[in-house]
Amino acid sequence: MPESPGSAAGEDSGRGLPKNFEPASFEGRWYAVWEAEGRFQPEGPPGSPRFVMVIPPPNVTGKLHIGHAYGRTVEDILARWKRMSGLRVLWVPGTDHAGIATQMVMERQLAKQGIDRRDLGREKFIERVWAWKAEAKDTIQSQMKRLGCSLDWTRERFTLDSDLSRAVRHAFVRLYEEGLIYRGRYVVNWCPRCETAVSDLEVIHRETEGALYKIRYDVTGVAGGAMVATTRPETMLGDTALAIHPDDPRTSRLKGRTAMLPIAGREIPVIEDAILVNREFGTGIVKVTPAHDANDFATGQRHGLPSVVVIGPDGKMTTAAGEYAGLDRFDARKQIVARLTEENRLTSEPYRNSVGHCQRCDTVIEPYLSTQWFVKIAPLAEPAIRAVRTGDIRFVPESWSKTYFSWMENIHDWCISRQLWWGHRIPAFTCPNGHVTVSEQDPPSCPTCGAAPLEQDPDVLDTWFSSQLWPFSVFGWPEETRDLADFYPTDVLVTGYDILFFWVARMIMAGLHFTGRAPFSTVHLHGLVRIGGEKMSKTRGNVIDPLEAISEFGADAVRFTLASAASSGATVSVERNRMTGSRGFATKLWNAARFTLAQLDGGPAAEILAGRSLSLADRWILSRLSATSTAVNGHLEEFRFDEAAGAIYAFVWHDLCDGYLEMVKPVLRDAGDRDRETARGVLRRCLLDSLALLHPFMPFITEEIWDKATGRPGTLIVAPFPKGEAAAGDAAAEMTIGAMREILTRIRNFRGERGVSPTEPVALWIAPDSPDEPLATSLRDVEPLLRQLGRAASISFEAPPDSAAKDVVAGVSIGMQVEKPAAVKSADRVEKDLAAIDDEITGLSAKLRNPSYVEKAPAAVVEKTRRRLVELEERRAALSADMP
RNA sequence: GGGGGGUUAGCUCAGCGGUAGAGCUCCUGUUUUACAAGCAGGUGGUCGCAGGUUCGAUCCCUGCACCCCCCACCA
Repeated sequence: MPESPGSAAGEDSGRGLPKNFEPASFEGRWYAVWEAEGRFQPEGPPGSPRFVMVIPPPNVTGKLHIGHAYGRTVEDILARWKRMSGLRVLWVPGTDHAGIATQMVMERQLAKQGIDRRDLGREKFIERVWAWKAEAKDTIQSQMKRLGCSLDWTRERFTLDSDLSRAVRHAFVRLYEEGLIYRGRYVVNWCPRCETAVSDLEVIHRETEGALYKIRYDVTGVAGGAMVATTRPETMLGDTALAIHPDDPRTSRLKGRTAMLPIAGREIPVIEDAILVNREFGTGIVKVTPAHDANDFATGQRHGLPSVVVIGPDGKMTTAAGEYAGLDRFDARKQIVARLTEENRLTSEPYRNSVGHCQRCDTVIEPYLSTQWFVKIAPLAEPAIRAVRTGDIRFVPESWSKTYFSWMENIHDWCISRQLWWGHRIPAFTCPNGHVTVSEQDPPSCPTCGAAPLEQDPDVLDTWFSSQLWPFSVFGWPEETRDLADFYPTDVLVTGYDILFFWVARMIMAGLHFTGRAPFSTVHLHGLVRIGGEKMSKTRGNVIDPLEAISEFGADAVRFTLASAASSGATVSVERNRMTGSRGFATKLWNAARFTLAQLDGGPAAEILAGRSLSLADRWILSRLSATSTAVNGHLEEFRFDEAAGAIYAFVWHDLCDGYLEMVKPVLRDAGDRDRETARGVLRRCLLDSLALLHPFMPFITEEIWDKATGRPGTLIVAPFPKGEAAAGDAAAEMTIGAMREILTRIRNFRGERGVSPTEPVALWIAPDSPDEPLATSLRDVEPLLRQLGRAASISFEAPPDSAAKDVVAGVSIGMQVEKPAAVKSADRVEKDLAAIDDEITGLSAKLRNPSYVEKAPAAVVEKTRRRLVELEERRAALSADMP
C-alpha cells in the first residue's frame, strides 16, 4: 500500500482537509497511486463479467485538444462507473501513426530547417519521424494522465508497433487472396501538393464560384462544329473523344464524325454513350478526358479510347500538353482560356460548382490516372449493414444508423495505397520479370519464376487500413492470444461522429470479416466540441487548451464541465464560465466535506445504526440520495452524461448542502447524543455516497476526500457504486420536507417584500387546508426546523390572522406577522401576483367548464386542475385580504 | 440533387402532449462559525412563423423562413 498522500501541513479541523481547495496539490499523486496499485488493469478471473473499450488512437504527433478531452472524459466516466459497478474493466490506450498528417507535419518541420524530405531520403526521413514520435507520444500520454484517464498503460499500443504491423500485413494478404484487394490503373483523387492518392472520404467538397466554359470544336462536315461545356478547360488537351447521346436529335448530326481538338490539333472521334451523356444537360455534347475524370475514364474503357495524361502528379502540365508543359494547371487554364477566346472558340458564364479539396492541405484535388491498390468493399459492407440492422451493433444516438446505412449502401471501392513514406509498406513484391507477389513474409525470390531480387511496392497503406483493425490488433490478432480471447469483442466505442465512415464503419467491416464478430456492441457517437457556440478556431481565439484549463480550474472541473455539456446533438458547447462553475462545484464539495468531516471527528458514526429512528430530514435526504443514485445509473446507461452530472450536482449542492446540512446543524448543536449520532451516520453516508457517485466525473477530489473520510487511500476507485435502494424512497418525508422548504422560501419572500430583515424573529402561522392531511401532523414534526430555519419567534399551527402577510403554499396557508404600514411597500407586487392568479383562474375555470375536457382528459389530470384551481382561489383570498 | 440536425430567458443549453427549466449574467438583501468561489430572494420566455390533429401543442403532423452539418462521378 502506498502512503496516504494527505499533507501533514496546513490542516485545520475536518480531519486534514486544508481550508483552501487546491486541485494541483493532489491530482498527480492520486493518479500515481492508482497506477502503482494496478487499478487500471482488469481485476478478476478471465471469463468474469468485463467491460472493454479501446481508445480512438489519437495522432501520435498531435496534442490533446478539447475534443479529445471530451471523448476521453466520457470514456473514463464509463470505465470508472463500470469498474465501481464490479466489472473487470479494461480500457486500452494507444496512438495512431496517422500517415499523411504526420508526414506533413514532419515535412513542415524540416522545411523550417531548409530541408526537403527528398534530399534526406526515405530511410533517414523515417528515422526522424520515429525519433520525433518518441517524444510526442509521451506528450499525449502525460496529457491523458493529467485528465485522469484510467487507461491500462501496460497494454499501450501504437499502430506501427511490430505486432500491429504484422496484423496489417496479415489482413492485407488475406483480403488479397480472397480477391478483395486488387491493383489497377484508375482515375483517383490526387493531391498535387501531397503528391499522393487519397480516398473519396479525404476529399472535402466545397461550393465554389467558378465559370462554365463553352468551347467550340470544329467537326468535319458539320457547320458550327460542336460546343462542349467544361469547368476545367485545361483538361481539353487530354481529350480523346467527344460524346453524344445516341438518341438525342440535337446532336445526331455529329454521329460518326471526327472532331478537331483545338490548340492540340489532334483528331478525336465522336462517340455515342448513353451512360456518360445526360440529354437534359448543356449542349448534349461532352468532352471525354479519360485520364482526368473518373466518368470519362469509364467511358474510355467502354469505347477503347486512349488516355492522355496532361496534368502530372505535381499539378504541372506534362509534355503531352505541348507548349503548356511545365505550367501549373491553373496558369495553363488561364492561358488556354485566353488563347481560345482569341480564336473565338470560347464563351464562359459564372458557375457554382463543388470543387474537391485535400482534407489535409486544402489543395484542389485533381482526378488523376494512376496505378493504385483498392479494397473491393461491397462484399465487406453487406454483413456490416446487417450487424447494425439486427441490433448486434447499436448506435447511440440511434439516429446515426440512418447515416451509416445510406453511406454503406452506396459505398465505393476504397483506394488504400498512398504515395507516402510514413506508414505500413504495402506487402507486394515485384520480380525483375514483373511478377507480383503479395506475402506476409518478404519473399527472397519470385515464387513464380525464381528471379531475384524482388522489389517491394514503394507505397504505404492508408492509415485507416490499420486503424480498422484496432479493436483486435491491440490484443495481438491474428495470434490467438489470451487477451484476444478474454477482451475481444469490446463493449463500447466512443468517438466523434466525424469519423463514422473513416473509422467506425471500417472497423465494423473489418471486425466482422476477420474475426467473425462485431468489434463492439455499442457505438456512442458524440458531437464536436464548440466553444461558446462557435466553431473552435485559432483565428477566433476561442480555443480552449485542455491542459491550460486543467491548470486553471483543475482536472475535475474540466471533466465535470465536459460531462455536463454532453448532448445528443451534433455539437457540444463548452463555455469558459462553465469551467468556473464546475470549479465552484468542486469547492462546494470540498467545503461540505470539511464540515461533514469536522462533525464526524471525535465520534465513530460508523454507519446509520439499524433500528435508530430517523428524523424526517434524515429520511428526506436519504430518499433524495437514493433517487439520485438510481437516476445517475439510469442516465449513464443511456449515455446521458449531462443528465447524470446534473443530477449529482443538484443533489450535492441543493439537497445536501443547501438543504440537509442546514437542517442538521441545530441537531448537531442542540440535540441529545442519540439523535446526534443518527445525524452523523446519515451525514457520513451522504458524503461517502456522493463521493462515489461523483468519482467517475471528478476522480481526484473525490479520492482525496475519501481518503480523509475513510483512511483507505486510493480505494474509492474500486468502491461500490451506489445503485439506490427502493426501500430508501420515502414519499412522506419528501412531501413534508418539500412543503417545508417551499414554506421557508415564501417566508423569506415575505421578509423581502415587507422589508423585514432576514434575521428578525417573527411570528408564523402554518395551517394545512385540512387537519386530516398527513401534512398537518408531519409539519408539526418539523417545527424545530421551521422555527430555526424560518427564524420564527413563534409558530402557531392555526390560520393566520388578518394582520399577517398571508399566502397559500403547497396546500398550506401560511402567515407571517408584519407591521401593517409596511404592506404598502409591496402593494405593487401583490397586485401583480393577483393579476397573474386571476388570469390562471380564468383559464382553469374555462377548462373545467369544457365538458369534453372533463370527459376525455385523464382523471388524474382533471383532478390536478381542480386542486390547482382551489389552491389558486385560496391564494387569491389570502393575498387580496392583504391589500391595503 | 439527396439526407440529417437546429431555431426555448440577455448568453450557453436541457425539456419534448397537461400553460416552461438549469448554469452563467443581471437586480436586491446578507460577512448566519463548511464555503462571499458563499447564503437568501428576485427580474427575465406569445418555446422561429403559418396552418392542422387533439379536450389540450413548446412537444405530434404539414408548409414556410433562417442557420448548421453530411453525402453525391452538379460535363
